[in-house]
Amino acid sequence: MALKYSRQREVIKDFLCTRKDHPTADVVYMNVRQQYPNISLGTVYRNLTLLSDMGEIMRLRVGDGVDHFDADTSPHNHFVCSECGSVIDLKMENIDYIQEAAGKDFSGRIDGYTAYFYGLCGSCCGKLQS
Amino acid sequence: MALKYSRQREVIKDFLCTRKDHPTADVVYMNVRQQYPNISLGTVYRNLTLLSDMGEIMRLRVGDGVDHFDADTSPHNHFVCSECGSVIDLKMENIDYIQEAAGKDFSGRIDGYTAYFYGLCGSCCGKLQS
DNA sequence: TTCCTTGCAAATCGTTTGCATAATG
DNA sequence: CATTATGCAAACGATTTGCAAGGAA
Repeated sequence: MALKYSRQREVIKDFLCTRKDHPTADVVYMNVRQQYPNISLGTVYRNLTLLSDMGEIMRLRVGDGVDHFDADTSPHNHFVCSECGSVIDLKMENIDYIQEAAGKDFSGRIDGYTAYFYGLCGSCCGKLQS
Repeated sequence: MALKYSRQREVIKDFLCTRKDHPTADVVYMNVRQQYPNISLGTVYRNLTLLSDMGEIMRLRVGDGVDHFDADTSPHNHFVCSECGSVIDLKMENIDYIQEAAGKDFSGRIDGYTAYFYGLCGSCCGKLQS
């Protein structure tokens, strides 16, 4: 299963790199179709899966039932707005220590973790001042 | 929308209380059907949703695409085995401090978080000694 | 020419929902 | 009696997959 070049994959990756709002597969599809009208949704899914398996992008399961994708693979955490659903990067101190904490009284091997924070984003917070 | 008693709901809740392995809706259905053969999958889903909305149980979206349910609503974290998929309670120190950390440089309001740890469970860890 | 990738459509999977009937308060 | 809950089956939304045709090495 040697990897071959594909224009579609390149366009998908490029699009994802321009966005920092963690789009879903469908949003990727809608946008990529503007530069590449014939692309199919299946191809988008296949390449998003391929890219995340290769570690070039990240798949985020934030708990809203839809996968989000992130071209920024550097370690960072995410916030999900309970009101508007937007997924936002958090600038915060490193919390990798929680992985140590989890491993202390555990018989298996802990390789990683995901932490998602919930609440109201800045914009929704303002609108809800009733 | 006043809540009325339902035998089915009671049986579902009772079953969930006997398990500490965080079963999926389907597993709940399979098991509850042994005591209550006519129950439907839809009813199981409806009641699991109802119970978790009431805060009597927790819905866990561990990232495997299937919802898991937990009768233990006390704050604790979970581990998911990448090999066998089992979901295990973690006995670890409180890490709520990460919520403070996340809020420090954030303009919205953070109400909570979920943290899932990944790796190999004790059992799979042993089996994979190649 | 080999075999990876695509487009398309059909299939799958978990979950939700509409509706007529049954059970609760 | 008013209203909520059920069983059943159909509907749904996100994602995956089979297949024949197209494109890269």
